[in-house]
Amino acid sequence: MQRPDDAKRRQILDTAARLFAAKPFHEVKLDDIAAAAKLGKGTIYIYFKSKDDLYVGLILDGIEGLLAELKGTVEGTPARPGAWSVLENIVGSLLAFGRRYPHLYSLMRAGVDIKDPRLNDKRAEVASLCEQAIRRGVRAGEIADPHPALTAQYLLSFVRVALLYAPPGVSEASLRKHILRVLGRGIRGETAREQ
Amino acid sequence: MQRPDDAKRRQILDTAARLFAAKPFHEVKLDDIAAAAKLGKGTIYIYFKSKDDLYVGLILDGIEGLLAELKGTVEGTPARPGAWSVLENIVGSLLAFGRRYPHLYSLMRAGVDIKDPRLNDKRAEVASLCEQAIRRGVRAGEIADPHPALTAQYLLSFVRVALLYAPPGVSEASLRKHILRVLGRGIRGETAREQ
Amino acid sequence: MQRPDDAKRRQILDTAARLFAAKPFHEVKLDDIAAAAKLGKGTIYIYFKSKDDLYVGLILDGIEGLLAELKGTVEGTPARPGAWSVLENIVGSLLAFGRRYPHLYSLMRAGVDIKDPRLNDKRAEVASLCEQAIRRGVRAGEIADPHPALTAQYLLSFVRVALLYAPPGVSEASLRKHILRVLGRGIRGETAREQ
Amino acid sequence: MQRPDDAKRRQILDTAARLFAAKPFHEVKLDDIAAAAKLGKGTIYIYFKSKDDLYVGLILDGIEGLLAELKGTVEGTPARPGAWSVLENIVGSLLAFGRRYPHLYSLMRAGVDIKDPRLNDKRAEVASLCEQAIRRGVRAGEIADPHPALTAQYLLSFVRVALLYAPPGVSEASLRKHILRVLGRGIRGETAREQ
DNA sequence: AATGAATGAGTGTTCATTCAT
DNA sequence: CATGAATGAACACTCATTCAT
Repeated sequence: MQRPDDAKRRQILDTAARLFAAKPFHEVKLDDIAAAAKLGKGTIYIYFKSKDDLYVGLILDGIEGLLAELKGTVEGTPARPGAWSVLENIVGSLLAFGRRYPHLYSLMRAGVDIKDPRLNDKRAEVASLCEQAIRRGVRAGEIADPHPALTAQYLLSFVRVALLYAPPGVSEASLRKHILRVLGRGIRGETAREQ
Repeated sequence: MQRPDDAKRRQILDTAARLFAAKPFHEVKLDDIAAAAKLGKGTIYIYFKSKDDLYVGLILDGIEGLLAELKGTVEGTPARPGAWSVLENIVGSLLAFGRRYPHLYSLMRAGVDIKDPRLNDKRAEVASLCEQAIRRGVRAGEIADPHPALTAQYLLSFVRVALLYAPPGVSEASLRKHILRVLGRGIRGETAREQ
Repeated sequence: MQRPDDAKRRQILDTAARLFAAKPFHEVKLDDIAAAAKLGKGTIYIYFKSKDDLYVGLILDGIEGLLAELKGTVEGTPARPGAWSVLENIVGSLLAFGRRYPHLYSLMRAGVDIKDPRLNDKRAEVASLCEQAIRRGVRAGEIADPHPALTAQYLLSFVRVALLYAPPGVSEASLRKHILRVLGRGIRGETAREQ
Repeated sequence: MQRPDDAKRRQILDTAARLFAAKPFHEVKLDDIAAAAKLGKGTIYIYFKSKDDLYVGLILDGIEGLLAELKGTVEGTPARPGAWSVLENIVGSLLAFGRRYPHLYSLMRAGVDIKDPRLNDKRAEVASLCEQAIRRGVRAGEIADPHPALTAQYLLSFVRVALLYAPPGVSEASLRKHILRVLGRGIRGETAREQ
């Protein structure tokens, strides 16, 4: 609880996140949000310029949180064990974040709906962070990848796919292992031994 | 002005595909489609029950085309060279299809929007086809993958991401090579040699 | 079966009568009529200028039939027994007609919907016929009524009400008796003895 | 622009009554009502769920008003002068109400259109009130009527017809007299004396 | 004459946004 | 600041009518 201002803003943001996660943008009415947040409809317009703005704010908020976590992960990983372990931690963070805020993670994918430049910037920042990690490995001779930018996007999308399509029971650790495995050595080769 | 179905249905479908690719569903007005197709608005309602139905029909049509192409690819691949070459051809087909009908390919991704069961069924069929190809490789000892279903989804998203994020100049062949490379042996390991 | 022309016209009229009796004007679609009549929609426009025209033609047809029957009744009633027996026969004819073509009778009431002058003319003719019968009785000293025109309308509406509200089992003869009783001597007075 | 319901609802209802009286349901556009009521079109949807609902509400309102008036009349009539004077007062009330709200009175007639159960219930209530009055007279030996329910409907239609077909100049009192005369002693018999 | 595919004006309804209180 | 009643532009869908075949 911060200034009443900020508390109310959070309240709106949280409610909206919940609703936008359940239904697509155009099926969530402002009346719904106001009612669910137990606020007057007009109040929302005090904190957000428009429905679009609320939506963008929501995702921006999410990405910023993810970005902060991700930066922490990257910086917190000792340089020694090599670039690969950074990627391992990134995938772990992405998965953890996606599990914690499932709607946010799926909401922040490049959608066709809202095209706010701020969104694209932040999304690019996340992708760039992954890309840098890959490039570091390439420079260290630890990773071989002719298109790190593209691979960074693969990575992000793997996480999304894993969150979306993994059977309910599968553990986060298991998903992480699978993504890193495919990303790390591909699926071609000797018979599977693990898992 | 005579026999129904045939050409007119295609005309509507094609026009709608073009418009839905450019703008999200709710920004495409039926008047737009009718005008672009040079047809009366009512005519569309002869061929489709509703705007939603048109949209679903559109994607369904796309997936069915892809499915047919994919089946042809799989069946047309000689068993000899092994399972991997089937996957190679699948990726090639997906990419070719995605390049030819970019809107269709992106439209058919699992979205939150349309909840027509036929869509999910068809999508599942495509994924299943990929999954089977992977499983065949696993049985042959040629491929090692503990989660073929998940990997099949990665495969699909590989192509989507490649289409979406590849710099404009990159050739289809080059994308195919990159995808297959990552899928095949991952990015960890010796220094890149090609491209 | 007359000329093929006329047969088809009848076919349309009969089908329309059936449908318009079941639903109000605006809920009966021309497609329905065409389908029910097993004719092309365009064919209806060969025989009728518009939907309104069909509707008016329908009711006009009905009223004309009723009018013919009514005239026959009036002329067929010997002058001797007096004016009251003419009224008795008129009510009998109206009830019989209403029972035979229930939709037509209710359709021909002064509705708010279509205001074709031909309709009003015919309706006025029917009312006038009743009015004349009353006036004849007044002249003969057999009937006492300061407003024969109004009473004629009461009579017509009594028949409509009787058709609409009588419990299903009640016989036509019984309805006729009741209407004539109320109209003839009112309901004030000694205890009822009959029926 | 503040508290809802009250005045605004009435304002809409009154405007709608006026318009629906002038044209049939399907020729009255919601835009017309909104414009005539000097309200935004959306405002109407705050107070009524749909155009149909407004229409039904309108008639329901009317019938309820009539019902209240009628009950007052019946209860306010001293038992002494007998049942007939109750009927006299009922006819007077119906005529007065019909004259004051001509559209309402004609709107509430049993039509084929609206099939809201509430409407039929209320209509039945009005009819039942008349029927009871007749039955009371029958029990008192003051009235002779084998079908009070049907006669009650005649009563209602008397008033409707009188309102619809009476020449413009005729006074309410004169209509009342005529109706009661016909209802009371019928038109058969001695020469007219009055009017 | 007969048909039914094509048409598009017309309309009920929704919902983001505003603003008087 | 907070509210929620008021607003009206926007839009999907219908259906009487036309007209090419």
